Amino acid sequence: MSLPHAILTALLEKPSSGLDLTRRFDKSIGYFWSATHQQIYRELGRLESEGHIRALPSAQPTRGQKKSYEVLPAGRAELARWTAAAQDPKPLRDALLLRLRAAAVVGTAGLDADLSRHLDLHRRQLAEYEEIEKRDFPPGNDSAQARIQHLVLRAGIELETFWIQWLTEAVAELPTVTDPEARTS
Amino acid sequence: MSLPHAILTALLEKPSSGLDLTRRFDKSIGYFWSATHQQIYRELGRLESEGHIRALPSAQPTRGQKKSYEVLPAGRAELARWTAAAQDPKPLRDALLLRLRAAAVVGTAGLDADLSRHLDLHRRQLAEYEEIEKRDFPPGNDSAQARIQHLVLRAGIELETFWIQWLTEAVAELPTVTDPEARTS
DNA sequence: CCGGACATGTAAAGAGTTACATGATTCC
DNA sequence: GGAATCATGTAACTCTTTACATGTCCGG
Repeated sequence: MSLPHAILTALLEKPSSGLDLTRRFDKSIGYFWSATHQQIYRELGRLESEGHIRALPSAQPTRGQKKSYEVLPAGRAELARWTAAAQDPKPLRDALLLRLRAAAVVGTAGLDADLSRHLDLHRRQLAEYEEIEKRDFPPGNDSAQARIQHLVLRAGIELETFWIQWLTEAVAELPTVTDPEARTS
Repeated sequence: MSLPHAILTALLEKPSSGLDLTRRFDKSIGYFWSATHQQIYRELGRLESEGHIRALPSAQPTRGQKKSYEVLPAGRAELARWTAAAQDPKPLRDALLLRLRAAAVVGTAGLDADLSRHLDLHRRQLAEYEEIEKRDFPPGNDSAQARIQHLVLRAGIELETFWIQWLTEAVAELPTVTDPEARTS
């Protein structure tokens, strides 16, 4: 139930068309809630029919024509409601940890290469976040909005930092492991 | 595409019935790949029809009767293939971060209570993990399997530690923020 | 006027969630 | 023999992903 609220947030920050939103979901909002253009168009249709957003009157409604949306008061109220409502955290779901657990049973052959690849990807992501931090959050600006947004970005930075550290450890530890295949089968 | 492999891993560790698996997915494997009993039964049916697992011959096949499964060589091979195959990490998806971003636009009213609640939940989870670590990974045991399993558990511990630290910071920072509602609307 | 980029959409399949249904066993 | 519990399963729905379809605009 988060995608509509992600879109409302994005539209409040700046009224946009479907494609604009898609591009913004490739970065920014997408760093912690990704969505494809198919999801976005469908959700825009729903939000409009519910009276949470409306198309800006300027554009024509035909296909292939750009159509921008803005948030209506009802949409803003719904977003505020959702933001304040209690929600349980979702349990962790990570395929890499699962693969490691599987590797403990069927052997680690081939896994280390992908661990190294993930390590590299996380290093790139961290570099990107740090670039953004340097650009958008120079010391001194501590408006309310900037502080919250910086807090969110720091979560991303610290999570990537964790993965880099953990994967480094994992890569160092894995190759020395003897393949259990020989013993268990 | 991870659930069948989670089940294969669990069954290799120990042949089980659907309900046994459901219980094990409430802890252990479920700490990083959760599943409900409905998903598990459906997937057991699929895995059996594909020849990856089979019901242990002992039990009768009627409804309400316990039925245990074991992994066949084809299932083990499939699991080994999947474990070694390259997979891209899934982008972060976290509703709490999204809510914070929304709060930067519509105001933080009500959010701090839920942040505190999450903080408490993560503290409990960390305590549970540390209990497991103390019980299952006493210093000295460094078999191949134990080292990999410990590595996975440490990921959980460090992730919870991160959230506790970050949420503590967030809770400390939020209440001092002025509500943007007054300015932006 | 045609090919490519831009822009909005539809269709179908896969994965996960929620609610409900049914049979067997056990305990009183 | 009735209620509670154990155990397996169905059905319907939502969310996400992948592939495809259609229309517009612009440069050559």
